[in-house]
Amino acid sequence: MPNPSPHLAAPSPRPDETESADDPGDLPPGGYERLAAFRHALRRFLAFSEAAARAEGLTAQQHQALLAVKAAPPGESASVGYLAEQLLLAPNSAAELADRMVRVGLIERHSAQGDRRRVILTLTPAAEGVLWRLSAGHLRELREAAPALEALTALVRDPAGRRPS
Amino acid sequence: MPNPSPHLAAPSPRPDETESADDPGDLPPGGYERLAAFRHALRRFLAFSEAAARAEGLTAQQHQALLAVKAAPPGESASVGYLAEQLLLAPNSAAELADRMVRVGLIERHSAQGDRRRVILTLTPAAEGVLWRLSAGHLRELREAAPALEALTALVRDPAGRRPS
DNA sequence: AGCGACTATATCGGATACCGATATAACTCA
DNA sequence: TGAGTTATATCGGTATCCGATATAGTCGCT
Repeated sequence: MPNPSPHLAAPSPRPDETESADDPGDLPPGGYERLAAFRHALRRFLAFSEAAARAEGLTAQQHQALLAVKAAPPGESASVGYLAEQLLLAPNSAAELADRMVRVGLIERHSAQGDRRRVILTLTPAAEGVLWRLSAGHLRELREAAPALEALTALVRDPAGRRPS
Repeated sequence: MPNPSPHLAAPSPRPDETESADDPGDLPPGGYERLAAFRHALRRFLAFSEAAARAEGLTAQQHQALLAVKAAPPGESASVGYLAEQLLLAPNSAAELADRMVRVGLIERHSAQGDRRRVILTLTPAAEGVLWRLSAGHLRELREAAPALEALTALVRDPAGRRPS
């Protein structure tokens, strides 16, 4: 939100416009705490990932990009547009990201045969090694952290679960 | 302040089945694809969350901050430092975040009685309403998306699961 | 073939939010 | 009381995002 003046709803309780009333009462018990715990776990995982990437000299986005390019389905080779889709970025942002990654030697651009507008991205050998190490580390970490994450997703989904005390 | 250096370098080359070498080859089959799918699902959830926050006139971080402050355990009232811990931010970044949120009327600062260095953050009535709506929407979304997330975490954790093709 | 509409990527300017370094205020304890 | 510590705030710099716009290449229609 670029404008520093959000349309904050008045504290006056608006009877439901949509299906959700402004009535603070029918959130499941501990709903806030569960959501907060879930988001905290997510942030912890993302912080682990970011730290691991930085330890290899990459940003988090560069790591994600390598992974997306590497895991592109065989039918669809990884173009800039594909990268944008996978990373949920605007196409121009994906182009900039690709640019920075080419600059540090992580990927190469190849114009696609058959459609020279498209630019196919491939990992350099260095990137292959980095991505392999990061992936191994992430699988290791997830093998440890996944149970907690699963428990939290289950807890956050279940409206009748016990309080997290 | 991301996590202190994780055990990134291979800790102990076990001749057993735990991989740890820099040798590309012993990632479980489909490892890259599973990690990519997992991260993509994560990004989709985060994108949902960001869109929901923006629809209420907040940034994603502001939403997270409201949630963290609201869900602070009763014993420990939400200070700027607490916010930094929960959001995994540097303390100065948390102070800046709090600043922006005060500026748009989402939170209020109160210096703690007993220790006037600490600044306790509380939600404004407007923020309570916004957070309630966002939380209801997130619980709704998670009730739908959680199974997929759980399946992906399980898949990413299990070294013997079948390929996702 | 020619031309306009469309698609894929790139460039530019501006904005946001982070961090490190540093400053200020308040507390602790000898 | 004064040194050292803790909690928050300020400042400057930077990274990366987006919107608008520019440039190429492709498709389709007559």
